Amino acid sequence: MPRFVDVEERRDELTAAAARLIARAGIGAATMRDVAAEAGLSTGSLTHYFADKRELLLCTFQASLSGRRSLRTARDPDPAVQLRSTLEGALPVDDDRRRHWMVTVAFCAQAAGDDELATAQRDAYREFRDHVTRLVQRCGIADGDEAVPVAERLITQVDGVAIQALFDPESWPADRQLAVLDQALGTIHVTD
Amino acid sequence: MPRFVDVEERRDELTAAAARLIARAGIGAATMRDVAAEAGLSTGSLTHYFADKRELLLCTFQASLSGRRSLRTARDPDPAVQLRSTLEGALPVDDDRRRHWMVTVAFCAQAAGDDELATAQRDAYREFRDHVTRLVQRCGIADGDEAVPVAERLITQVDGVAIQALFDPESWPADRQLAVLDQALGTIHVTD
DNA sequence: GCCGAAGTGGAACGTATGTTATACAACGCT
DNA sequence: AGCGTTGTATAACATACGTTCCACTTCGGC
Repeated sequence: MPRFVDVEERRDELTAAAARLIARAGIGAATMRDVAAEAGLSTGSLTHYFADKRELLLCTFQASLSGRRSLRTARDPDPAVQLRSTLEGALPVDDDRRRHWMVTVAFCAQAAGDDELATAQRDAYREFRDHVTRLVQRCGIADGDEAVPVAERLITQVDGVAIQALFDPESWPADRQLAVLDQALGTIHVTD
Repeated sequence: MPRFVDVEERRDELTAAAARLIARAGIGAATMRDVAAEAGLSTGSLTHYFADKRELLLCTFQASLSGRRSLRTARDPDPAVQLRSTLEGALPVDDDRRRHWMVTVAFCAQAAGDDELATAQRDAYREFRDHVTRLVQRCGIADGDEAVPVAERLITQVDGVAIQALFDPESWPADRQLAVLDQALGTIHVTD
């Protein structure tokens, strides 16, 4: 085994380059050549780490996902704080989270008619829903299966804001997005 | 003036073909040749009606939008019925509305880094928000500027459900989508 | 010290795409 | 009837893309 290169790190660099390109100029700008150049490498290296473009796109999406999941490692033991922070992570309130949403939208557009990609997208959503559901339960907002619709209501509210904020950032500054989130969390506590 | 052909009708046929293709196989499948073939024409005809692919895409999006708007022509004078029907129109509960959402997602992915497309997308959202706001006011749910956040809460809820339903239709049959809508309308009446 | 695998760059290839050009058919007008 | 305009089809064009290939470098192991 020659030439010690951290394979995972390289793959992360490449998927990060792809994510930047997608967020900046759309899915159409994420060509193999441009992604490689954005990462400061050549297409030869890119194909060395990803079999083809589909795999690059899938990995870019999943890397963006796991990047968001890693922010969940809340030091705060209070499940209410964790819940809010998890939902806040799904709002495009800064460049990082904005980039993640752009990647998600691009991925959704590509997932149409592609079963494997559509499944990956669906599973990511289900995992997120389950996570929020667990936090809702731990908060004592709702128990057992009753927590599912509560979690879904929170998620749909957050996703809806995110979609609008993505393409109308002037109408949706960060504090307004967070206000909706807090309002949603507030009505949950009141209603239940 | 020779050869009587309804230009608008032809353009509608072509944008409809593009929409079908996008919904069925993704934005990548909507090539000039395939769109023309789907409409039963040739690329020569297609370029005769649209200057380039960008214009085709923009018109496809706007045709999909106006198709949804035309459903608003509610015979029912009750603003509450109109409100519910308008919001229901934004849920992918059947093939038509599903196709519209697919076109919207594809358009969003393309609008990244393209100011004109992003503006079109943003304006469409603002128009929808204004329309829902007017209905909320007419329903007597909220007056003046207070109606705006109410309308936004309804729209974000509906959009969030739509996004999830698009890629997880098994978890989101039509009646479940409508249940969330009715629940959202219900809490609005209660809360305000 | 040399061999082979891992990594990298860069060019080459085949192809699919958007676009343009051209030839022909259909029809109104004088 | 002949002309000009509109609509349509087909082909050609240039290009940009994903992919493949090959030469070169850099190391660890025998």
